[in-house]
Amino acid sequence: MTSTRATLIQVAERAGVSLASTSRALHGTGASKAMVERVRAAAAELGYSADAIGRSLRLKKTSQIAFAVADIGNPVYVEIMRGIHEVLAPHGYRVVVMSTGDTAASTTELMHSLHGGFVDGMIVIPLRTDDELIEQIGRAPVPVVVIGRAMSDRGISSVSTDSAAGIGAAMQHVVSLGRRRIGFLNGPLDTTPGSSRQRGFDEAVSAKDFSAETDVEVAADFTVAAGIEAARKLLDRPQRPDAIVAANDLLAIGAIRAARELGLSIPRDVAVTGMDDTELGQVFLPRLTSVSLGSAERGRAAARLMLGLADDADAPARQISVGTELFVRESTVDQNAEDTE
Amino acid sequence: MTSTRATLIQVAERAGVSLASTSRALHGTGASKAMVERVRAAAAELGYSADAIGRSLRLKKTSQIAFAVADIGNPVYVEIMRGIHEVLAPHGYRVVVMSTGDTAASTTELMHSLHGGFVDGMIVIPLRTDDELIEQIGRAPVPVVVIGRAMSDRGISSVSTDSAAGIGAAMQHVVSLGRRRIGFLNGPLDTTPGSSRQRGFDEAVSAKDFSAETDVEVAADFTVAAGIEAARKLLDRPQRPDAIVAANDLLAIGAIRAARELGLSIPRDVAVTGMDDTELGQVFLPRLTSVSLGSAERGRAAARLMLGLADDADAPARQISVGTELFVRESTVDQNAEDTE
DNA sequence: CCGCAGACTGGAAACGTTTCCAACAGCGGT
DNA sequence: ACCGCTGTTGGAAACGTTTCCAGTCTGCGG
Repeated sequence: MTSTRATLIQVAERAGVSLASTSRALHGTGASKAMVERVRAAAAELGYSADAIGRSLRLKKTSQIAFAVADIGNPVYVEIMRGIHEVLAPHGYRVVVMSTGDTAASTTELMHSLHGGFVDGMIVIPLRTDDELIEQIGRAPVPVVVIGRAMSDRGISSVSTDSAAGIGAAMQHVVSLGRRRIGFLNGPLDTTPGSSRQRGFDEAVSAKDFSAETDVEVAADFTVAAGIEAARKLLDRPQRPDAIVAANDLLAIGAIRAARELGLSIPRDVAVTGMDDTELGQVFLPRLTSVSLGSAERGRAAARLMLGLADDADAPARQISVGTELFVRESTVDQNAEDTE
Repeated sequence: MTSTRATLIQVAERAGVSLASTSRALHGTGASKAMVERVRAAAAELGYSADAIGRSLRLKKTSQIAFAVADIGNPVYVEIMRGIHEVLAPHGYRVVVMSTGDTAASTTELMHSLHGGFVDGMIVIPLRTDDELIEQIGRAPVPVVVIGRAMSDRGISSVSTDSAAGIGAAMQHVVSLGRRRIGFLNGPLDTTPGSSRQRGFDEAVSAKDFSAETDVEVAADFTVAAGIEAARKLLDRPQRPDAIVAANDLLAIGAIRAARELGLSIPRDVAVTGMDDTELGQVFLPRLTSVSLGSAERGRAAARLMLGLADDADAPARQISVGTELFVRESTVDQNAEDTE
C-alpha cells in the first residue's frame, strides 16, 4: 500500500513509452498488441488506476448523476431511485444520492455547492421550494430534472403526478365504503406535496355530491412519528373519524398506530388510506390501502428526461405527468383471503 | 441561461485583471478591496461559479466522502448515515450515498469504478465479502473504513459490533420470559451479518445452562418480504415456536406479519425480537423489542476514523467496537402503559 | 529500388483551478 | 536620497488525463 497513488506518467516511465501511447494502450484505440501488453504490465505492477478527476477535467463529463432528496429515510425515495437507476445504469451512469435537508434554503445551498460539481446532471425532489431555489435551478450549470412539481413556466424539465386527484380517489373510496366522518391527515402545508394534497382534499370536499363530514390535521412532517402524534389529535375529537385519509404511507402507518393505541380496530372502526404505495405499506399489518403515484415510473421518466438533456443541454424543457392508481387493501376493506401476490 | 458555463479565465478577462488575482479575489487572501469588488462584479455578470473538477484537480481533494451500502432501503443504513453526516458535515465534507448491490462482486466493481473517484474516502458496509473485495479495499487509493466486520488482520480500519452477543442477549431475554421453543430467523449465511448472528445463536444454544428447543430458518435476504416467507415456514412446524429471534428488524416485522396471518397474538402466542433497533421498529405495532447495535454511533465512529485517515493517510488502521443493548418493548412483553418517549 | 499507404508512436496542448515566485509600487525610516 | 519593507499584482507552473497532429517506421506494389 503505497502512500501516494500511481499516475499515468509513472506508468509511462515504467513501461518506457510515451504518455500518449500509455493512455491509448489502456483506454483508447490504435495501440499495437505489444504496446498494450507492455503498458498493462507496467500498470499492474504499479497498481495503477485512472484518476477520475483528471479524466473528467479532460473529458468534461463525470458519468455521475445526482439524486437529491430531502429525507433519505422515506421509502418512496428508494423506489424512485430504483427507477432512476434502472434507466441510467445501462447508459453508464452512476447514481449518487445526496440528502438536501428539508428546507428550501438547504436545498439551494446543496445545489450551490454542487454547482458544477461532480455530476453531469441532477434529479431533485425539493420538499419546499422558493423563488431563490427555482432561480438556482434555472442557472445550474448542469441539466436538472425536478420531480414532484410541474415547472412548465420556468423552462425546467419536470416529472409530476396528480396527487390532488389521488387524494380525491382515496376520499371517494372511503365514502363509497360508507364512511361518513373523514379525517384528512396531511403533512406540512408549505411543502410541495402538502399543498397539492391539501388542494386535492379541498376539491374533493367541495364536489357537489360529496356528503361526509371532514376534519383536518397537519403533521409536523411526513414521518411515522409525526403521523402518530397528529392522528392522536384527530382521533381525540368528539366526533371521531371513521376514516383517515393520509397524505403518505408513513403518516398512514402513524395513524394506524395511533388508532390501535386507542383500542380501535382497523378497518372496522377506522379505515385508513395512504399514498405512495410503498413496499413498506404493502408489508405492513394491515396491508395499506394506498394511492400509487407511480414512484418507480416517476424515477424512470425523470431519468429519461435526464438522458435527453445529457445529449443536448439546450433541448427544450419537457414536463411529464405520471398517472395515479388506488390499491385497495386491508386497511380499508377486511379481506383475508384475497390480495395474495 | 448560456449553454456553456463561464470559466475563471473569462472572469479575469472581463475584469481586466490577471487570472491569479481573480482567483485570489474570489477565494484566497491578499487581494485589495478594489480588486475584490471588481472581480466580484465581473463574476456576477457572467454568472460564474467555480468548476469543482478543476478545483479538485489542483487541490487534490473533493470534500466528499462516499457511503457505500448494499440496500439503501434498509432503515438501519439511514441511521448510520445520520451518524456519519453528523460528524463529517462540520468538517466541510459532503456525504454521498452509493448503492453497491448485494454481492461481493458488485461491491468490488463499485469500488473499482470509484477507485480514485470523486471522493476523498469511502465508508463501506459490504453485505458479502470475498478475498478480492478485501484486496480491493487494501489497494484503494483513498482511505476506506469498513463497517460491520473487524478487519484487524488486514490493516483496514473498521467499526464493528458484537452482534453475536446481541443475539445471545435476545435469546436469553425470551428464555427468561419463559419461552421454550425458540425459532431463529436469520438472513443469508454467506453474508457478514448472517454469519456472525448465526455464530451468536450457536453459542447461545451451546451454553451449558441453555434449556429451550430451537429451530432455525434462513430468509432469502434481510427484507420484510423474505422475513414473512421464512417465518411462515417456522410457524408451520409441528412444534410451533413461542418465540422468534430475528436477525434484524425487517425480518422481525416479517415474522410478526406472518404470525398475525395465522391468527396468532404477539407477544402472547409468539414473542418476537429484532435487531438494529431501527426507528421503524420503534413505531411498528407492536413496538419491537430489539437489540441495538448502536447504528448512529457506528456511523459516528466510522466518520471519526475517516477524519483521522483524511489527516494522515498512513495512520495505522484502527478497529473500533460498539456496544449492544437490548430494548424491551411490546413485541415480547405486554406493556401498554410504559415505554412512552 | 523508390514511393506511398498504413500502422503506430511521441510531443504537446488542453481542460479549470490554485499558488509559488518574482516584480513592482508606495511608503516610512535612516 | 536611498534602502528595505509591505502590500499588491501578474506570469507561470502544476494537478492527471485524453487527443490532435506530426513524425517515424514497416511493408508492399510499382
